[in-house]
Amino acid sequence: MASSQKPSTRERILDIALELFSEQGYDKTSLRDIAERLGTTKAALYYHFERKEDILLALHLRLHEIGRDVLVRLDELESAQAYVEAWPQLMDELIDRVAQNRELVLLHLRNARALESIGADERHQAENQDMLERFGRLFANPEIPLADRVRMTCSIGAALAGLIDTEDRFGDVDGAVLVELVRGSVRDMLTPLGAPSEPIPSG
Amino acid sequence: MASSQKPSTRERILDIALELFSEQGYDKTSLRDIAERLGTTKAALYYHFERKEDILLALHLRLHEIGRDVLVRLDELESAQAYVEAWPQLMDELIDRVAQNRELVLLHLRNARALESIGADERHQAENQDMLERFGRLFANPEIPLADRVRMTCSIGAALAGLIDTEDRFGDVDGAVLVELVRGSVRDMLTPLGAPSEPIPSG
DNA sequence: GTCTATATTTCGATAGAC
DNA sequence: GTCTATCGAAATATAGAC
Repeated sequence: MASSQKPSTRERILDIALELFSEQGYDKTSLRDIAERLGTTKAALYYHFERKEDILLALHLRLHEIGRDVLVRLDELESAQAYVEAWPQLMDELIDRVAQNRELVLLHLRNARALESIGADERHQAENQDMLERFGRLFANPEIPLADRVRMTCSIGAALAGLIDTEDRFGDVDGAVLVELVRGSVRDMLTPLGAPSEPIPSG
Repeated sequence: MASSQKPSTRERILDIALELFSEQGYDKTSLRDIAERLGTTKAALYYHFERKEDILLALHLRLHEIGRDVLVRLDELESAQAYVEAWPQLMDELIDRVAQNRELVLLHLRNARALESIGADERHQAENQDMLERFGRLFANPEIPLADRVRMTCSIGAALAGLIDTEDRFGDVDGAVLVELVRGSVRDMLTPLGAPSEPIPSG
C-alpha cells in the first residue's frame, strides 16, 4: 500500500543519487550534479533533504530494508552452533538479494568511509544497529570456532566479488547463471563448516 | 642498496598519507591533515609532490611494485588452461602479499574511484597497465570456462575479506594463523577448478 | 516546490621571503 | 626545505522571491 505508481521527486532524487554516488563516489558527486541530472537546481534539493548526508542516509536505509529480515532471522539464532549451521542457507539468501540490488551494494562498498562518518551521527542511532556492525559482532564471537568464522567472512567477500561491479567481465552472462555459479563457489567454501580443525581431546 | 636507514621526508609523507587515506579516504583527507600530522605546513608538501594526486599515485606504485613479479608470472602463461592450473598457487602467493601489506591494499579498496580518476591521467600510461585491469582481462577471457572464471574472481574477494580490515574481528589472532585459515578456505573454493561443468560432447 | 542570488567554508595550489 | 600569505575554484548551505 505504501508503494507504486508515482515516482515522487524525492524518489527520483534518490535514484539519481544512487547512480551517481556508486559511479563517481559520494564525495566526488556534488549536489549540482544531481540537480542537473534531475533537471532542476541545487536549491530545490534542499526542499527534500536537509543535508547532502541525508540523501546518502536514505539510500542506506533502502539497503537496510532489503536485508532487514535476514538480520531478524540471524537474531533468532541462539547458540554458536546454530549460527554455523544456518550460515550456508543464509548465504544463499544473501546472494540473491545482493544480485538483485547490485548498484545499492556497490554504493555501500565504494563509500564505506562516508557511510561510517554519518553513521556516527546523532539522529540515527536507532536505525543504525548496522548490518556490517552486526555481522562484525557475529564474526567476533569467540564461541564459534575461528576457522568457521574466517570461512564465513571469506564467503561474504567471495559473493560480493562474484556479483558486484562485474559488468566488464560477466556483463553478457545471464544473471541467474552467474548467481548459480557464485552460489556453487561459496558452497564449496562452506561445506567444511563445523569440521574440527584442531584435534579434539578425546575421552 | 636503494633502501634502509633514513626515512626521507618524502617517505614520511607517504607513510602518513597511507594511514590517513586508508582511514578517512582520499577525498576527505586534506593536505592540511597530512601536514599537521607531519608537523609542518601545507606548502611544504608541495616541495615534495606537485599535486595531491601525486601522493596517491606514489602509494599506488608501492603496491604495483609489490605485485609486479606476480603479474610477470601471469604474463608468461600462454594458454587458458595454464591460467587455470596456475591460479591456486598464484592465490597462495597473493594471500601472503596482501597479508603483509594490508593497509596498502585497504587504501586501494577504499579509494578505487579516486585511483581510477588519476589512472586516466597523462603521465602514467606506461606504469598503468594496472593490476586490476590485468586481472579483469584475465577474467573476461572467454577461452577459460565461465565457471572457472567466476571461481577465480570469488577467490580474490574471499582472500581480501578474510585479511583486510579485520582488526575488530580477528585482531587478536596471530597473523600467520589467519593467513593459513584464509588459504585453506580459498583452496576449498578452488579445488573444483577445471572440472567440466557443462557436459562435454564426447567422441 | 522551485527559482535566483549569495553567504560561508574548505581546499588545492602558487608566490615569494627566509 | 620550509615558512607566511593569499588566490581562485568549488562545494555546501541559506535567504527570500515567485
